Amino acid sequence: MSQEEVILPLGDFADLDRGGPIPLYFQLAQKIESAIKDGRLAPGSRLENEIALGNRLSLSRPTVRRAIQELVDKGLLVRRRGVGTQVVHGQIHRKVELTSLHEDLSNGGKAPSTKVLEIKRSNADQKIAGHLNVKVGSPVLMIKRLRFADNVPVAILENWLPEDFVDLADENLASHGLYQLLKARGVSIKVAQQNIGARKSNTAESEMLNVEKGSALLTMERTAFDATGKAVEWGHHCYRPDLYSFEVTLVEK
Amino acid sequence: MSQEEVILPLGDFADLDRGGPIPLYFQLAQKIESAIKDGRLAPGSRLENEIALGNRLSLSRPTVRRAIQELVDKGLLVRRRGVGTQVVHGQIHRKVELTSLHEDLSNGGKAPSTKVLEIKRSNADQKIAGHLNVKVGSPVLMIKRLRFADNVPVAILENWLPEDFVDLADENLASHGLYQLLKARGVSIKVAQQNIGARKSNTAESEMLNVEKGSALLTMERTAFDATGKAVEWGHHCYRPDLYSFEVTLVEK
DNA sequence: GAGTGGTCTAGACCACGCA
DNA sequence: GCGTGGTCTAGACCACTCC
Repeated sequence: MSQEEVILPLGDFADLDRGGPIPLYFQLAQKIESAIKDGRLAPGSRLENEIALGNRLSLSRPTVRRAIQELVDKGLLVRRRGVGTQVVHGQIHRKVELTSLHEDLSNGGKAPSTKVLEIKRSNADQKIAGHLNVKVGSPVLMIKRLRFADNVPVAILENWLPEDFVDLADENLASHGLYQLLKARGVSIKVAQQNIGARKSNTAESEMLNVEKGSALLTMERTAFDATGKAVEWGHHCYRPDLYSFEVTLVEK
Repeated sequence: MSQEEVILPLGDFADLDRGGPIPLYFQLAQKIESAIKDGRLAPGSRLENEIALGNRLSLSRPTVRRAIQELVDKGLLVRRRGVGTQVVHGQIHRKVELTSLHEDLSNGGKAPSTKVLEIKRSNADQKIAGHLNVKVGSPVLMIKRLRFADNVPVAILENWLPEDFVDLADENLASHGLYQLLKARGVSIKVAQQNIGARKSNTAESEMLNVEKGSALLTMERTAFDATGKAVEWGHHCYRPDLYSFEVTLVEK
């Protein structure tokens, strides 16, 4: 048996909420995803084809396709023309998302907390102005924070925000993530460009992160853009690599 | 003028190759992308709406939507219901792709070369078997390479491949990337899960990478899957952080 | 040749943001 | 109220893979 056996996702895909606010393709994608995660769809098994699945659920083919495409984009499924759709082998990691460190830690079962080290209103120098796409000299807010997970220092976060946010209240920063605060002001991050690297820690960093001087740090630089495409945040962070790493899932298009 | 001006992508979008093998949505996406990159579509400017664009090019709306969605996924455009589609501010980095280090260096204008340090056929221990999703004791191939860019050592690469590839010829590895060799055998990587971290270098690594002992290294662990969802490669790499870093673009869905 | 996913059309209705 | 993107339908033809 060189061919993987064909397993059909049976039964309970029929209960779709057609009137509700949740898109049908999304509901279907969730159902298939949970079937994969709890083993009802085994790694390597083939899915029912798009048309049959659509007929069975009374969905049009584009809707079924879109549901499947979501999972292909997440790296859970693989499709081949003329062959079919299969579940990817190997245990599935959590998907890549645009999250802040604050959320990452919460989701990981750690209790995040934050100490605001510095918060300063100033004017953009050339570097900051370039990253935020604002004029040199325009007002910006600099925030420097130390992030803890279960009371252990994990990361030093330095962020700059443009003019619109220079009045961000520092007391909120201690209890909420930066992205949470921005969201509360109606700003949601849509796109972020990150660059991940490494370097040695200096004296100050070593003390703050409670590591030896000269130990390796994981670093990240990021520019984040809102729904209008404007840069709303630029920052560089450094992390204790024994406590934090970046997970990425890549999908060939 | 609080509102960004509306700029329409003019003229030269009309020359679509309808009979050819390149999908229409892809051709349109490329045209829009190049218009963004060379400045004909300014950052922050609004695109023509989907329907008008479709009419003008004699394309159906789903086709136009798909072209735009490609660019949204790449982080070049941002869409808002009820408002429109806008170009993201800020200079555009290259998109994230599933590439090997070999290609990365080539694309970056560096000349990649490789020294094969070790190549060994053995049997999977528990760790390797787990990563590759094969039985403990099944044949695997271990490859250890040193990768140079312009004759400067950049990375140490250690990879394990399952049974099907234990006969990979080592002479090819010196001149080609691993993914190139796999592709030549009809295996294309579709999904990869990576974990990026940092740590200090040990003595052997320091000598090979020509850095001080105990300096910071950027590390990456990866499992790669082919079109059938099978794991075809697991490896851990370490990079000189002054010569290499990871770029990632994240898009909120 | 049969079966699969890949692309494309031409409509429809809805939800949201804004004036 | 109007214009936008978001979702959905019901078809069609094609390209590729496998037998």
